[in-house]
Amino acid sequence: MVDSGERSAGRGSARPTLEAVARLAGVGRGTVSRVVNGAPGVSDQARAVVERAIAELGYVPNRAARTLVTSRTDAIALVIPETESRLASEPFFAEVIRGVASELSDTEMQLLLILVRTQRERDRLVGYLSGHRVDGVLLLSVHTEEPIAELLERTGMPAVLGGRRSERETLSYVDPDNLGGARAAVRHLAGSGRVRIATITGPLDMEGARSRFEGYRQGLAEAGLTEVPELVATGDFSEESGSQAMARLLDARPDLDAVFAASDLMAAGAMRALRQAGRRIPEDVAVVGFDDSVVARHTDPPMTTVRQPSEEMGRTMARLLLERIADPDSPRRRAVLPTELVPRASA
Amino acid sequence: MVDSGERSAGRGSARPTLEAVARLAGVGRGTVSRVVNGAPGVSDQARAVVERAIAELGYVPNRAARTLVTSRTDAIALVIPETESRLASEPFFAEVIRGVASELSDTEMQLLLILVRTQRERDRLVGYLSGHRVDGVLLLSVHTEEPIAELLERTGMPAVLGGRRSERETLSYVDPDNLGGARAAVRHLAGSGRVRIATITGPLDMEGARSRFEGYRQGLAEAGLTEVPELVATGDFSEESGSQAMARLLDARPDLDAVFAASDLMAAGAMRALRQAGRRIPEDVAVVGFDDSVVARHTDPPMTTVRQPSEEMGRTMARLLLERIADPDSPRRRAVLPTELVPRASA
DNA sequence: CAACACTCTGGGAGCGCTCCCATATGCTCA
DNA sequence: TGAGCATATGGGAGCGCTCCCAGAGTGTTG
Repeated sequence: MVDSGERSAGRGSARPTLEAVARLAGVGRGTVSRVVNGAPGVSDQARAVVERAIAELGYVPNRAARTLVTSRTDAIALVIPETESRLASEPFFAEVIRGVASELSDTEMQLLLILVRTQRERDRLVGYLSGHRVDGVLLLSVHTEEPIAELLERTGMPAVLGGRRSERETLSYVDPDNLGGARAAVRHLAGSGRVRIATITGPLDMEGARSRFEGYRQGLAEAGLTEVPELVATGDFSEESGSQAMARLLDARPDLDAVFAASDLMAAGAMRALRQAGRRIPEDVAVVGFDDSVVARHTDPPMTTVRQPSEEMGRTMARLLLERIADPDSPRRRAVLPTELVPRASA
Repeated sequence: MVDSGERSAGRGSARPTLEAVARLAGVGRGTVSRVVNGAPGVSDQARAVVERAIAELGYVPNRAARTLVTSRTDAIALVIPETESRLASEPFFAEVIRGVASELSDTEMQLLLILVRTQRERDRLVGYLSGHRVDGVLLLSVHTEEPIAELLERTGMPAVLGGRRSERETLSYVDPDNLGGARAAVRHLAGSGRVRIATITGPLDMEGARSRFEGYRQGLAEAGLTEVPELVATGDFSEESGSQAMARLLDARPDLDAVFAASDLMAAGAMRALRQAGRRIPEDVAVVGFDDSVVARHTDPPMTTVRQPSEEMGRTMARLLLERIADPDSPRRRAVLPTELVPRASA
């Protein structure tokens, strides 16, 4: 970086402005602005001069000044309401974050991360979003009654959900094929001769959990097995809830021979409960989880599970959002990404 | 939100400005600005009138305009150079993020998340930071030769590292007590009668890995055990590297009776290699990991490990950074947070 | 050669805010 | 009573940029 003497006087290390570039290049501000923004209508000659001046001064546009006049912020928010503090235990979130970040990485867009835990933080967020401080919002882990989603819907601000609130979600969303994945899991269990297949569902106020449950039922139906109420227990995606649910299931139907849990963590809990009850896995009871998180590889035995493309979800969410920001009138989009059974030793 | 008719004409749903608030309240812009920023020198009466007007109009300050004049951005960046794509497998990162976010949550500061994977992204980041687009930087997972850290040092921009580049780190940092934790691990092993204690170190271009190794050596010395070169192998924190290192160690010293791995993931890999070699854990070989990540709870047997206070690290990092931003002349700070041995079944 | 249509270019206006200075107001004290 | 001071207030200037329009320059056509 050349010391050009062209610095604005006084303030010392002040950053060069558009104006300074224009002066050095001997052109007007308009031309420099056009070059910086890649706008048409600039002669090659002028462009070259300006580019040289920019390089010489090490000019970087002032984003605040630009935002002030365009009222675009070039930032999007990734909102994670993690009431259940799943951020840490579920690599899912980290993978989605990575996907979003990588999709944004050759964009001017900044990624703002907003974790919402308490009601107070939720209130603050509402003020924040109505303050137009971002161009769009990605919202993860949505429950059926998610006030933030409702706000987004009301304000019409560009937004994409990770997951959906119900089958007839009105906002754009990206969702893994929960139903298909669960069906595949059950099919796998039935295919290996299991006939009393239980399930541990997630919290049923989340559409993801409901879809997995529905997939379980369809899978049973396909296999010609009938659904038995005592073979269904509900957890909250946590390991502990999985092991409690498993205990209840064993109590109700000691003769069950397989269980499909709607998350790896619950499946891990279930495996612990099974072992405590003296069942061998998979000989006595086969277990399938959902997520393909790290724990699935480290349980004993390694867990058969359903992989969801988390990073791809993040990427797709970001892409849809950028699309929507670029053209706010573009229609809402829905994307359902395929899931895949990962056979390991537990089933 | 009351429809006040006070809207600026034409544009429709334009947001109210400071000016509009001032008009409605019948005061000058200066007074409104003082109220909004909690500055002194406003009469209670004026304050009340202004506050009412703000509420009535639903006024939210325009951050870009403020940034333009103050040249504070009210944003900090959390930079995660994750060349080894550890983000997903190491809950550590997620926990730190959460700590940072929670410390920031009752601040006006925004958290920008920047993941750096490729060299290109690194270059972009440098431009980004020199563009003064954030008030400060948190940098995670630093290697000894980290160009970003060097840039931060050169520019004098407020920054706090998570970890440190060397023992005599010149930037502010927050570090877990790696040395103490490793020592405790070895002490634990020696205390249960192990005498041929091996270690699997992390990549030695990271101070964290070096400190853990040093702790191992001190632990041995304390226990009156001598260090044996064949009992030391190096990994890269990954599971695979742990299992390879373990294989090498077994090869060199089949009679080893304990191993301390510098990460849980490597410890998990080591356990797999040990089992493949027909060793029982902990009867034949005791294993201690480091991190207390989720995998530690799911290995077979559950892993004894050293807990590092990740979330607390994030919180502390954020706190130090805010301090530094508020007073750029405040001295560099160093914080070393305690680690703690978590005894489980593997040792 | 005039009339017109382009393409480029410069720079005024203004985005919404903070900073700061001039001024007004209300006291206290000699 | 008036000087002197602290406190409160209004509003001009200006942050760095984009938008937009007027005008210069260059062809093209009848």
